[in-house]
Amino acid sequence: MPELPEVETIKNTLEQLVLGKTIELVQVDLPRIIRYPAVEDFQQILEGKRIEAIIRRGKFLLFQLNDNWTIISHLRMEGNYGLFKSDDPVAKHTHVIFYFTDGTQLRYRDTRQFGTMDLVNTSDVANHKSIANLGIEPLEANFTEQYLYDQITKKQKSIKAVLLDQGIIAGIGNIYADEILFRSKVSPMIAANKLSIEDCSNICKNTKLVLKEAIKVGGSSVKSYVNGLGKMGMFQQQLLVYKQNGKPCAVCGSEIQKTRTAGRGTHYCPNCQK
DNA sequence: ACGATAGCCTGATAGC
DNA sequence: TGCTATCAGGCTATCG
Repeated sequence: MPELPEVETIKNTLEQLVLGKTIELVQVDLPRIIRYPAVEDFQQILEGKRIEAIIRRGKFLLFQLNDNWTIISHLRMEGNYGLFKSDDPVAKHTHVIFYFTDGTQLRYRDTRQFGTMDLVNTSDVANHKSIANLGIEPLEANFTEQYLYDQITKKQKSIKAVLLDQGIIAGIGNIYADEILFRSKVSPMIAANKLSIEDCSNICKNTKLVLKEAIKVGGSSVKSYVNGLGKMGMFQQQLLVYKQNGKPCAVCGSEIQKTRTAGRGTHYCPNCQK
């Protein structure tokens, strides 16, 4: 499930693979992936366009092309990109293929078919609904304990729901939310407005720490995730609570519990996280 | 206005 | 063994 560290890793690998390449043709086998514009327009506009930059914003991947065009791509749960040669066998669940003029192909695979692509003018990206509503980047300097504290004072919902809210912080998903809260010794179920500024300080610090460390090792491969080069991440080895239910807590030895919070499977140590 | 929840979808796994 | 039910989760739409 690509979250910020996984999308960042995919961005970094794709930069090496497709920057500067020119699209000759786009094949779309599952039209629902292309949200906007109509598939035929999507294909026609992209013909002859060159990939000039790849940017990550939250969990979104932005392919910046010449002529003021940008593909806004969201991988959702299992979306993935890989560069292939023309005679490489096409993997199951490949839905979109970008054929480049040099004979290579960027293939988009997505088992669950939840991913989306929008083709919009680059100058309109910041105002695009899905991008405009995003909160701040957790690794930027403006994500501070004070920012978090200001946000949570107004919120009745759980701190876990706050961390998952892309309109507050962009990029955290279910895995890293659980890991951040464990390391911060904060219960995922606690109402956000009950937290102190010290709690916010811990959460802020651990958010940056966990995300940076995960990026360093190429993300977490819990299910299907691989980077643009087909390589798995390694952070799943450092997960202390996610999918660790039934196992002893690394800090106190109590049994890690699993429950449901904010509509998500939530893993925590009942002894360490109050 | 806000928070909670269903639905989208396939594959892995649990349960009978 | 083989079938069915459940779960996984990011986001949007819809409900209360």
